[in-house]
Amino acid sequence: MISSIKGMKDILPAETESWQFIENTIHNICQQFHFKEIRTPLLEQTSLFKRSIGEETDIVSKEMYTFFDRSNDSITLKPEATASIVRSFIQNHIGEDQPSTKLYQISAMFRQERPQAGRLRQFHQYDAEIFGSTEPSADAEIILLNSAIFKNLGLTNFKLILNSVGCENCRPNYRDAILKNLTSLKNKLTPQSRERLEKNPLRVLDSKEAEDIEATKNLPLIFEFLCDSCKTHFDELQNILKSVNLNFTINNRLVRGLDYYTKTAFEFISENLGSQDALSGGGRYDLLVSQLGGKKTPAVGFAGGIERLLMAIKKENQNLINNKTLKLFIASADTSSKNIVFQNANNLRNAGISTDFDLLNRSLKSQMREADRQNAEYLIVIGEKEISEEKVLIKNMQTRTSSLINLPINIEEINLIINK
RNA sequence: GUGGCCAUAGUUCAGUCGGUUAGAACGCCAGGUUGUGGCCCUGGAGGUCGUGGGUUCAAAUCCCACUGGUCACCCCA
Repeated sequence: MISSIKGMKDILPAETESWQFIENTIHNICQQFHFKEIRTPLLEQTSLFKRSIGEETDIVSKEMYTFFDRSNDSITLKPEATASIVRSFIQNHIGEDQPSTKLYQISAMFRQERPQAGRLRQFHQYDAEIFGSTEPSADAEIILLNSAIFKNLGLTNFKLILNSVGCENCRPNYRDAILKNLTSLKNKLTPQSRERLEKNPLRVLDSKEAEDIEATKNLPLIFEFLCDSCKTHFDELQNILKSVNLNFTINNRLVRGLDYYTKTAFEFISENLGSQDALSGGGRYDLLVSQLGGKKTPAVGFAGGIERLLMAIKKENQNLINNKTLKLFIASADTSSKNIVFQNANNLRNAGISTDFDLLNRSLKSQMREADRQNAEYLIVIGEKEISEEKVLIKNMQTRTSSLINLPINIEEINLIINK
């Protein structure tokens, strides 16, 4: 038997209604916030991700699906959305005819990690980006869009964690200070953190190992090093969030795993997700557009995981998602009526009424059971008698009451019954 | 990449001090007097017990390897 690739799951009919519900909600809320959808390819040149996410990050160094195509070009399945959107933003001159641009996307992503609860190798993210604004209100809008999506999905159990990671002016100073401190503490760190010290010292702060937390507890905080511009930006962002009553906590150790962030970094976490508790994350990346060859353009964005949303929704309220029902099932009482059933079903479907009938030449009893199993709201049985009398009973499966209508079925007449 | 747990019907599982034709529930199919579902009753189909090897007169059961799943670490969405 050929099975799916490890960490890549089929989304089966029983689940697709939930997916559609989540996707529709994201589209609706993004529209309310006036973001426009952008769709970029799943495959990009490998160098795009190396240059944006950072060569030393875990994502690039050990998780990307990278291979050579038949022209011997190195290509990669996108492990995150922002790089592709920035590439498209530059390539298509999206920022040239307007000072600021708001974009969103829903797409599959790929990372070759060991699968576990809430983590797959093909997973799905929704994300949004604002280009062109240095204002804290842009950061706030991204965060509020995120929380609006959660709220409209019925989620209540989520928390916002905020930090500022500084900018090109103040972060180097902080980095030097951390580096100096950590080097003297080197012996107390875990091997992983020692390795990280060389490549990206700030990430040592993010370690969850007890040893590292103990060793680093007295390190200077980023806030002591933020320049005036970063400090003001962070304060204003907090004020905006407070003014709309969005609660948050500040965690000065929040350092995200992608190298391109500047100033604001944030995560939304849920207590219902077990080990993989991040619902979404993002921040400001004022340098990335120019790093990738575009004009210097400030930007802020976030990405969230759809699988994790689904888990969180199920944990909080499994009745949230309604099943779509079948309006009408038409059974045939004898084989000679099959064609009439087919014709009438076809007319009803063309009129927008969801209709089904038997494809297996089964007994009437079996067809009835099928109608019941499919949760059909209404039932019609057509046989020789109905055809000759040009009348047919339509039965409400729940109330078990019937009414007589004309055959062939008249759309206006049946609509009077089924739209009550 | 590292570790824990698991692998028997479509599904959830029982069955292990080794011993006849491997079971249950749910689901599926068909009937229950000739054309009306759900409940109920009766019957039926469906499994080389994850794969390969070993021990034994005898293996779903014991041993080894592999594969797959799952959870956790790491990291992240």
